[in-house]
Amino acid sequence: MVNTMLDTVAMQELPQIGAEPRERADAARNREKVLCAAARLFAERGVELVSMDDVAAAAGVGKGTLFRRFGDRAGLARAVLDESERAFQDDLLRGPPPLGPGAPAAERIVAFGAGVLDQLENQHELLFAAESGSPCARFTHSVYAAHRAHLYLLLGEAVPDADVEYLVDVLLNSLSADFFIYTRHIRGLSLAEAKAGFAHLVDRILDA
Amino acid sequence: MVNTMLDTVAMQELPQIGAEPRERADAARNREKVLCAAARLFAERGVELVSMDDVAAAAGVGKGTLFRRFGDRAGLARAVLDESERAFQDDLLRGPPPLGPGAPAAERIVAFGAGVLDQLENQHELLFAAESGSPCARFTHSVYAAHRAHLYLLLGEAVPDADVEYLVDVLLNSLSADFFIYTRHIRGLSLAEAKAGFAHLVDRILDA
DNA sequence: ACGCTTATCGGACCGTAGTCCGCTTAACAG
DNA sequence: CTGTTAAGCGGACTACGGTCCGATAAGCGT
Repeated sequence: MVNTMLDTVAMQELPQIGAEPRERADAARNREKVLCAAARLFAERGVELVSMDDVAAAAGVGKGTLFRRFGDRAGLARAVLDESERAFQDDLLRGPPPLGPGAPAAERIVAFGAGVLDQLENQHELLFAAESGSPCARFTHSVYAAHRAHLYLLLGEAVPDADVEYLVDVLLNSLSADFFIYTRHIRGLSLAEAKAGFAHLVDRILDA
Repeated sequence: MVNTMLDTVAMQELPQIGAEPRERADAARNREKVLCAAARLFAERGVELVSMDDVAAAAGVGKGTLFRRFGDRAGLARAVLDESERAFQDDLLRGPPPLGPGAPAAERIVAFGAGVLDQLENQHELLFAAESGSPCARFTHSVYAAHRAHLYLLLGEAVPDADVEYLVDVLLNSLSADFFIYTRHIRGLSLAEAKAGFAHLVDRILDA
């Protein structure tokens, strides 16, 4: 099983009733060493050129440890991204409008898209790695669930009568790393054009 | 290089000027053996459970031959799908409406989506394999280009003023194997509901 | 029919993701 | 401080996708 972001949160911060028994000291130390080494290697060589063996070696831990804690390559990528994703979700819930509360739903949706596209612009390799792996990997993790819940509320507010469930997934699908890399590097759109495209899509969907 | 559908057509049917020198007899025989064995194994065990070694062994050819002719796993999947895809594209160009010419653009787009979703319903494993591999693999092959060109014309007809380029890619992205498997098997939609969702999306995009 | 050229063949080989299991050592009770 | 227990460790191992290159034989000109 993969050690997701939420698991980590639960394990570290929430003293639950029959909860997990606290992380051992060496485990915590190794987790930190791995995340550190991974971030450094990814930055140095690019994500694609770093193998799991490389990470294990650079962190000075065994391969077994690496996979035990992060499940697979995608899980490691998610763990490395965890912090910035957490900050983003915080902005969504408590930041200034239009990303945070206080702006009309339509504007918040567009701002959300722009925010995700900004993340992709800077970290598309890592985000792609995080979404790769088993079929539909990207849909089955907490980040997707959180983004989905966010857009679901906003879209339900903006177009109460529509098939909101499906439309939310379509919108998120147009913000996938895969699609981003295609539009940006194969189609050759600029970041601004990608944002404009998404905004235009949202307009079309909302104004119907 | 991958032996795409279009390459095959060119090699077999179009006597070009400085063209490829015709396929050798043993090569043709082996190609047939491989496609046959692959189709059988995929049907028997499911695509995921068949390795390239399995296919090579079952076809009685070496691994090198397999990879030389089909490039990679995705290429093999595409080759196996080639025939049905060709039939589909023929329906798009010359079949009865609303899939073929003669219906309003909006209806043809919806029919196109339904057609793709039907293919996915029956062959999603193979289609997923065909779209996997390198990042953005699905966008860089002739099938995507053909579908893109088709939708581009129709959408340009239906909404001449819009950002048709981007919208076409969004529509195709909602017809990816990945997204299909998610909606169908994780979200739990029926095939009819998936078709309805796509139709609804098209309505919203066109009616804006 | 025969040899020459060259595309094609096939399997040994490589690097990588992911698994397994015997050993180590942190945590805790007494 | 010491003994017990089980979580954690690590590296050998497997399976798979993909590459390489010497061997083979198809096609062709004569």
